[in-house]
Amino acid sequence: MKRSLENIEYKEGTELLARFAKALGHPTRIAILKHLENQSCCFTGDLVGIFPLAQSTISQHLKELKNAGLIQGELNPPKIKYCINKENWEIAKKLFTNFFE
Amino acid sequence: MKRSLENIEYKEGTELLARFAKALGHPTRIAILKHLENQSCCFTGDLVGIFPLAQSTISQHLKELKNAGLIQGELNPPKIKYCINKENWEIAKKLFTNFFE
DNA sequence: ATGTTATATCGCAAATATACGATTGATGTT
DNA sequence: AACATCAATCGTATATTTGCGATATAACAT
Repeated sequence: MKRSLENIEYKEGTELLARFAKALGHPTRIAILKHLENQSCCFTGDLVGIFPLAQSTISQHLKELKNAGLIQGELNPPKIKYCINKENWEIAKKLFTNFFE
Repeated sequence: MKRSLENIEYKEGTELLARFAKALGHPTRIAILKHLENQSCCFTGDLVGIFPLAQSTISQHLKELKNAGLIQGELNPPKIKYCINKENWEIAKKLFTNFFE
């Protein structure tokens, strides 16, 4: 992405909302989050079984959701249990709710 | 984006939500929409004045918002007046609200 | 120590996204 | 008709995303 001479400054809420939205901007990631909302938690392996995607691809989607702060991983050896990050989930919820008024 | 042999089928709401989210996944587009919410409507030129981005870049962002159905353009020669697409805005609002419970 | 299991990361290819300047197109004015 | 104005599109460069298979890592079991 080519950028202007310097990065544009947006309000903090704008940047944050865009970051959350970007993480939600792929149907697989929406589906993963919906699954997590139902199940409350799940393992990477569960998702690999659900979606016709390679394990590495699922792992990458989980990484992005984690980077955006929407989920968090708990060690549960030898598996890793992923759950919604409730704190940030609330923040995202508020930002979107506010945005749509 | 390389794809599996065939495209994955998601529920309609999932695809739609992802499409809206993707459109919201850039701070400039969030800022444009916020501006439209305040002003109710505006011209491309107004935005070119507000953001330190080329006219063509703004136009491209508007195109994406239009493709996602979030805004619509009215002819108002020689300008084009952009407004929120209220019908789809409501749909997006409901999808996001539902998603976050 | 070796093996098993579950997940993450690497390296690659292809597709998309972001940005720009230049050009085109559409409309109204002289 | 010629010109001015505004916005869209084209062509291009670069960055990021998406996907895969292969490999690495981490933890437990044998």
